[in-house]
Amino acid sequence: MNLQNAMEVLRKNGYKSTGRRKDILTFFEKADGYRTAKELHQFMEDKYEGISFDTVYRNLHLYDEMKILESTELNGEKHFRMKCATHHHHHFICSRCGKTKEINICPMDEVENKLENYMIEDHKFEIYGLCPECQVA
Amino acid sequence: MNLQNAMEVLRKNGYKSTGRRKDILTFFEKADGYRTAKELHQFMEDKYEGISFDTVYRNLHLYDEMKILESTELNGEKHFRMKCATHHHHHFICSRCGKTKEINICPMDEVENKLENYMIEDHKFEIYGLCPECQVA
DNA sequence: TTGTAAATAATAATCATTTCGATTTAGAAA
DNA sequence: TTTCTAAATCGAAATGATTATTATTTACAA
Repeated sequence: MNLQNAMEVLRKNGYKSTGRRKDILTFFEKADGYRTAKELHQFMEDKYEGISFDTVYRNLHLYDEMKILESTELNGEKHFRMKCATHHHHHFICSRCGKTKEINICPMDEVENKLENYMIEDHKFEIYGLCPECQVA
Repeated sequence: MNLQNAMEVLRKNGYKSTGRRKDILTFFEKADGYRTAKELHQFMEDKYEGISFDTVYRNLHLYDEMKILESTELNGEKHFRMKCATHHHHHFICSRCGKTKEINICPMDEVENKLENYMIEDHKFEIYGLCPECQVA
């Protein structure tokens, strides 16, 4: 997902294009990994002094619903990153810097036939630890 | 894990045995699935009127560290359950009632050799949805 | 039985997140 | 271009889970 596509998705769903919306996406395009609402808010403060939490959280949730962003819980705080545009996969997530590495194994194929009568709505497979850079730092 | 073993673990690590500690474990022994701090607090209120949040949270964390309980994040709230005593496995978790079903597939074996130079500290594989009972309810 | 470190109570504080009425703005329609 | 209106944002306070603090109580070793 990139800024162009994302704004297109918004437009098609009747949402307006604002400077704040674009800049939030710019932040995540550059971010390379999972980021918190607080980090985004700080970034936005540079350009939009006094930007409200309402705006930050409202748009984060909007993007999450629209599948423009994906989110996970890290240390009791929600983290967001640009949604991977490619095929379904999972991530190693560095618990220090939030950067991710794609993991192309999904255990769900094997699992599904073990869960007859269960309604599967979602699944999460994440690996946590330190990326090579953060081990030396 | 059961009450007996758990109190033994505590004792060996120099923690004291109190009525509250035992009753917290009793709650989770009966619980059959993931429960929140709030649910535990309400249960404890019956016997210990005015029990403090401090006591509830302190012991939940203690049990989590001691691997007497295991925890996960559900709907932005931490949930706890008695640690499975058996071999390593994962869970289907009902997002309505918190009950779990054991899943004996772990993708980590295949994954590890794809993450050379990464320090793996933890992983999570969870499946969410509705259990058979909650689909009709 | 006593001494003491651990455990608990009774708040208050913190932190992320949510909410809401008032105001501003993007973009469609005139 | 101008006007209109729903959507977006602001400003600020509320909420809800969790953590911290100080005084008091208690388990249990000596």
